[in-house]
Amino acid sequence: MISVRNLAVLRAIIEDFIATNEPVASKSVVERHNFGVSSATIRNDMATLEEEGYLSAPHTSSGRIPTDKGYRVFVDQLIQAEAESVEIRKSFTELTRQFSKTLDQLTDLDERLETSAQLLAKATGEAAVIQYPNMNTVLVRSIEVVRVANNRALVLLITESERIQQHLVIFPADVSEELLRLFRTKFNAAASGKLIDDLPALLKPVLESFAPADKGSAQVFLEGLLLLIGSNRQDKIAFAGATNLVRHEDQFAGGLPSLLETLDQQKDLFAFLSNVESAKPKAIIGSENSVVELANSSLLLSSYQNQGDDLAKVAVVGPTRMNYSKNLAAVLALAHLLSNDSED
Amino acid sequence: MISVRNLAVLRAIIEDFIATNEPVASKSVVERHNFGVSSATIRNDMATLEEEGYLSAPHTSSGRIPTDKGYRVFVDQLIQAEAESVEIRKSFTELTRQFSKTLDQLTDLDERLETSAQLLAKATGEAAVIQYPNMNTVLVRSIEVVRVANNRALVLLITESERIQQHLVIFPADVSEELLRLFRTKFNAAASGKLIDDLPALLKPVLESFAPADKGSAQVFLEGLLLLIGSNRQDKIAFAGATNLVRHEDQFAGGLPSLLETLDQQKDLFAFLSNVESAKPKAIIGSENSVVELANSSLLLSSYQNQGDDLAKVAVVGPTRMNYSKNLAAVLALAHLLSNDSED
DNA sequence: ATTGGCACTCTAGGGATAAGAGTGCTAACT
DNA sequence: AGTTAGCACTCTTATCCCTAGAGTGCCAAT
Repeated sequence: MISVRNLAVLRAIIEDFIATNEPVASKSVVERHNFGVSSATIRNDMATLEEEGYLSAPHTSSGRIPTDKGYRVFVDQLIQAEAESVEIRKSFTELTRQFSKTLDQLTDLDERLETSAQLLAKATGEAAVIQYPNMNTVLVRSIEVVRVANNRALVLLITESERIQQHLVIFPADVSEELLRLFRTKFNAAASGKLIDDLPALLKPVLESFAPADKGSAQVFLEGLLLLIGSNRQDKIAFAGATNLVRHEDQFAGGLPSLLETLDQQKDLFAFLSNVESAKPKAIIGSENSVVELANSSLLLSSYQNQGDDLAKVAVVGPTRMNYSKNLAAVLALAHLLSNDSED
Repeated sequence: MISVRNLAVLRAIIEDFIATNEPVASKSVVERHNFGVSSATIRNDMATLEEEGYLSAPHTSSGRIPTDKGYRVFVDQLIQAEAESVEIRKSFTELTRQFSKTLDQLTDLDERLETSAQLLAKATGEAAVIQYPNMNTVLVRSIEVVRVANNRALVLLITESERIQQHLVIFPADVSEELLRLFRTKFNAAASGKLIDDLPALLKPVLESFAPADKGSAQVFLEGLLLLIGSNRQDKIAFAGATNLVRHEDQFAGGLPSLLETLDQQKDLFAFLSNVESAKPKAIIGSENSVVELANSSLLLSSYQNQGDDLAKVAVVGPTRMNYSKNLAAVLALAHLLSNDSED
């Protein structure tokens, strides 16, 4: 059976392994930690932990390295004790301060999330993924038009969560200010206060109300709007820090190139994040991962929720041997900031 | 002296070296190319080329690899003969077709350049850098405002080159539709038709014309505008494909991590691109490069010019041993597309 | 339950050696 | 003059062997 000290030893070994990236020997455990027992005792503990599958030895006479199962209990402890850990709390507040200094100035969603990913990647030294919120359940505040040239206009879609999207439409013919105003009022009447999700069905009939001469332009206008709506439904992620993974190259058994390729194919990654339910922070460690290329990597993720938007995920991707406690603090700090849209 | 066949041999060796990444032996030259002479003759040529500094041998009894000087004459030939090379022309038209399929749909500048960088990185298998055009010499068409909430509005700056930038401003107090309209007309009167560069000086006086109660909001509005203007002057680049460099990791003697860090520091890179004058395509090979970290890399670059905008650069970054002919075609194709703003 | 002691195992590193690839040079040939 | 066959010479790379050292596992003692 697993004793209390057993777990403490496991923890010590994992910490040392994360720090040194070398198999941990019984002797070095006694040296670096104060268990008050001899190396022989630690050896016994290590044997037990290996039997139970928490550790493994690269070869008969070598130190031990954690298995995925070993990381599992380590990380579970970490996440559970997160609120009480002085170390994590301190790191959390420090990072929150640091992140917000940059993020508070950014109002545009794309810019905000892109920068967030970069900050997270920088803070953790790993790669960072941030899922865009899904706006299906958000209400439309208004549709606006800005004339840019005789045959061009910017179409804006503004939601109640104050997200602003725009798209430049190019009309088949020149369009008067009056006509643009007409577009605006008619489409606004149909869309304002409605669910983003319901917009396509609501907007199409509006087309019929235009004079034949204007129908072509109205059609183009509508297409621009639908494109904006579509790009909300389309799953999108912000990604940064791929180059950080180069530093841990040797950790990725499957080969770094294939891992990077996988990460480039955002879709899979996104699908994966979506499947993780629960708003709580969570870790997915090595082989727990369903994607083969990620078998030597861990994901550390949490959720954020901006106003009416759906839950979305913030994640760090790195080698199984990553600094979970530091990275957990960073993920939590960022998720916290993205949840409080504290710009006013 | 350097004979015609000498140069042909140099060319053959460079091509083989690019293809295989192994020092090229005299025997393999005879095998792969039809010089109609024996390997001993090739050996003589190789000795001459080495004396002249175009080739070097990793060790006494090994094949030859090109020096930077060797690449230089090779690439110069390539660039000079570019217009006549069937191979390059074919690749050029194919890539143009392929790029434009994606790019034609994109109207937003950021999106366009970001996507361009990705396309270029993908086509070449290297990293891609695209410099944003500098808009100092461009005329302002108009300033627009869109009300988003009682105390928020989107400020838009539209130039004659049809670039649209926007920024969300948050007013210290609620602002009426009328006031926003007033902002628009007053600032427009001052800015419309003027040089971007002159805007700060022209706009500041406008502030004085507002009633004291509105001055605070007008100030915020102006700050938003100045921010947009500033972000034009600020040098910016689009970058993509850093992960591609992982594939050639061994080529970068200084270590890939330091190279990637250098590339992350966009500023330096930009300064470098700016210093390269001339609109013609150009290569900067290995040690010709002033930045130490790029000593084992080559840049292949060309310029594009969108309407009134200043000249800006498109570049590929890769190991000295890159496929210059393929990459030249890609750079030219992209520069061509970015120059013809052919969306209508 | 813990510990000192010791045999045992496996790795990492350092010659030593052999095979192979490739050149440089000379002498002959056209 | 330029080209070529031939051969000695050089340098790399792989393989094998060996040893030192790190670390464990287990036993007998506490």
